[in-house]
Amino acid sequence: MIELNPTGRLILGMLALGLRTGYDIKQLADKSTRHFWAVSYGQLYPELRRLEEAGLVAGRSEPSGGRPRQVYELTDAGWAELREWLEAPSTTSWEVRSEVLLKLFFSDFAEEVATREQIAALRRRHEEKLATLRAMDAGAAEWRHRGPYRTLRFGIELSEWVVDWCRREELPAADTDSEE
Amino acid sequence: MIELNPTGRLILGMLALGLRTGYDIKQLADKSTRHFWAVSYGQLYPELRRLEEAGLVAGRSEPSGGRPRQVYELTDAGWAELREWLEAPSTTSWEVRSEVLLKLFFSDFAEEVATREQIAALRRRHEEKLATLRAMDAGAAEWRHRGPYRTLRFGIELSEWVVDWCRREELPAADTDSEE
DNA sequence: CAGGTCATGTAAAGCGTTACATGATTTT
DNA sequence: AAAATCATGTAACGCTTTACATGACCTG
Repeated sequence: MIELNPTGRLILGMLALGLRTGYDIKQLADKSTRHFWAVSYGQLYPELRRLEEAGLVAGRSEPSGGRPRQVYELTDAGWAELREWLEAPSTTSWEVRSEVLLKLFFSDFAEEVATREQIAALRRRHEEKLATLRAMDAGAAEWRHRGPYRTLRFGIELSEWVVDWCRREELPAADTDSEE
Repeated sequence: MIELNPTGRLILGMLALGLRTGYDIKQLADKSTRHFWAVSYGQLYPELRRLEEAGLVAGRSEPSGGRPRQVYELTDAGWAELREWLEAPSTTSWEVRSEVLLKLFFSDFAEEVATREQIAALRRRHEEKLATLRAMDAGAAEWRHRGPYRTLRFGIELSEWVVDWCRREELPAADTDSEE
């Protein structure tokens, strides 16, 4: 029994979805889980070997032409481990990290225009993200798995919310004398 | 000119808000910025000294009784650095990290009940968070600074959105034959 | 006088990104 | 023939958390 780290669990899940190589996992992760869980090669390849040592995945060499390639699949122990993780209560909540919010927190010390521009830039980035996600949504009808679709919908709806919030904040501050 | 890291900038901002010791900064950060930018002592104290070496903050010993204490304040260079950062365009976007979403992504391989429970737990954690944030909101009328209030509102509204999303996802999946 | 708060700090480990390096195959 | 893609990997660095350590002061 080894202690699995988050990236290790992501790998198990990806293999369950039918992906076979480190490269494949990275490709899909960059399109999908990146929005709530990123991976890099520097983590991926060493972790695949750790998982193999632990007997959770089995790899074999399957070169495509003269190009070396390692394909992996879950072992029974790997499936069990994945399921156990998926069904265990999550201890860690949901974490947001945002430099823009930090700047907003300290915005009393900046020009108002500059702060408004920070928020506008955040909105624009989320509008771009929304466009990407919606493009994926259009092709999602034929997806075999429901999980990825649910997180995609989450991403879309959250981004919409963020864009709305930015729009509201970009308005000049309304006088608050009708309040209270 | 040293390269500032995020924690260093958080410290500059906190000193601008009038906080004086590492301990004070940690206390406030744990109540406020924690939701989008956390700090730990392991980063805080070494970074305060780095900032002092760089001439951005000035510290002096001011023991309270026999208890040693270092109080810091921003230098002119520190104020300039803070302002420059606040007004520079943010490169990094906003990042969400969520183990629950990762589990949802792979939820095709778990019992439906287990997944529903993950979401319910996420909702409960956010309901608790909401209660805390709303308690702060109640006392916010007398706050001197507007920035912290804006991020507090952000936190409240986002948490409300997350709770709503969880509620919707907790409902049994509706038949989708009216769609398309 | 016990427990909590004020206050500062360090060492080690964990996690992750970045940058670099390599080379074959496929597409244009 | 060049550019893009497939494919694998490592080393160094940076950030953050965790765990530990210490001790004075204040409150009930």
